[in-house]
Amino acid sequence: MKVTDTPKQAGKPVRRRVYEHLKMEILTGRLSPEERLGEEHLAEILGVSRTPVREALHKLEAEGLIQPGAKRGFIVSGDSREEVEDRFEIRAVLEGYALRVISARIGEEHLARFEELIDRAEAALEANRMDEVFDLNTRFHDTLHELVSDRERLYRLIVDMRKQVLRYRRETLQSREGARRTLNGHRKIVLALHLKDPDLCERTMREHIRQAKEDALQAIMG
Amino acid sequence: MKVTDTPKQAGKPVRRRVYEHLKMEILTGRLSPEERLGEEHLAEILGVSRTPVREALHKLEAEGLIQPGAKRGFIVSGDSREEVEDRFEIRAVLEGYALRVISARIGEEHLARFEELIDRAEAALEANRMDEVFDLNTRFHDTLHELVSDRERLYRLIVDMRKQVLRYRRETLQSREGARRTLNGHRKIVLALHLKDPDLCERTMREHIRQAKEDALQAIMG
DNA sequence: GCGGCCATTATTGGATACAAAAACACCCAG
DNA sequence: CTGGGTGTTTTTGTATCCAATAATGGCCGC
Repeated sequence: MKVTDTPKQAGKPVRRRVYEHLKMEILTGRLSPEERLGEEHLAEILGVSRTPVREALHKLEAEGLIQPGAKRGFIVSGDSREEVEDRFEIRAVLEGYALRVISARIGEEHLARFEELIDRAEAALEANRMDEVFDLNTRFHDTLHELVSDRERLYRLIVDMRKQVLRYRRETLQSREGARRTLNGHRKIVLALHLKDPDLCERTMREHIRQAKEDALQAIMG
Repeated sequence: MKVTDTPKQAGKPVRRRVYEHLKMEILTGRLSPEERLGEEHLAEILGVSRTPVREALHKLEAEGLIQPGAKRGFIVSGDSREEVEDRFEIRAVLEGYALRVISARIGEEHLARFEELIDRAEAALEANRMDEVFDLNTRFHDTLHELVSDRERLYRLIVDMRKQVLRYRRETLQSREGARRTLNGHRKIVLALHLKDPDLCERTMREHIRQAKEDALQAIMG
């Protein structure tokens, strides 16, 4: 289980490998909010010393993925309904604003690119290749947000928040209806961009992400 | 210069003291974006070992207050016009949304409290006690945001962003016109809350913070 | 048998030591 | 004088060690 086992990670600083490893474990849900994350324990499992583990844990804490536990050590931040809602709402607000900004600077060539992504996702949906749908949808948002990568802090916040809800999205999009709704949302977004109406853009994106929130809540809870 | 010199800080973990110390130095501008922040160097100055210094630096990096420098070590993140604008814009968006949320849950007793804070600030302004004005304005926002402290992530983001622009605010509010505008903004906010109009609340807060942005830009640049 | 208190133990925080990597400076060849 | 390469120095990364502190469990008095 040594974190150095995967060859592609060789060379990178240990702390980073530990960090990425833990992050993945958390985001994919392999590490549940119940487990206590002890430095020594983790260090042993991963075959490294406590130092890089500590730094990784602190970084994860700063990102809000883990919290100081009731006793000692850390625990994975919960997914209470409130937590999940909070994260999606923040996404809605930030990405809504981002789309407003984007609407002011986007050109036809980009719009065409977005439409292509949606078309391909739609095709994949017809063919029932859900993984591809998921992938294309992710790329849709990624490409969109690239357009505000010069607004460093805004960009980082958005990327961060999206990662934090990743684990909830995957399940949602497995369902055809969920995927359908998502694609419709994307169509509306592109339309709003076409119209270059900032207010409409912001509203549309908010609605889109709120829809995603509802789907996610459905999937997780009952 | 040992960080332990200030008696009030005794007892707290060293890493935290180092962190807060550095943060203060940065936010107040005593640490300029030119200086290289070397671990050993800082450790020596503060009279502690490198370990807590590193952790503090990593945390500051996560918050975006410092960045990896061109050579080694860190440097304080710059305040280019774009950086400053970016931060204020994010504040505007987040706090605008927060006010929307607040408008749905606030009661008369709170509103009265806010009006009192504004009245006192206005009095202080007449008496030319600018420090007090600054203080009361800060408390206005603090008290406001307390109302969404249950929305953990949102709350943390807001508090963080506000701290990051603190250094720009102080100067602004020294000018009577700036303080005047700020107070007017606060009045409008309370009014919007009274009306319990979510859209208006969000818009008003955005405008308020954008005004603050303009003032700050004036103060810093030419 | 129950609750509070102290001893014990597990776990984290901080300092130090050592290894690796990056920046630097110097020298030599062209 | 310039560019490349190598040895030196500085700085960062990781491991280990010791100290402080919080959790645990047992003991005693009630």
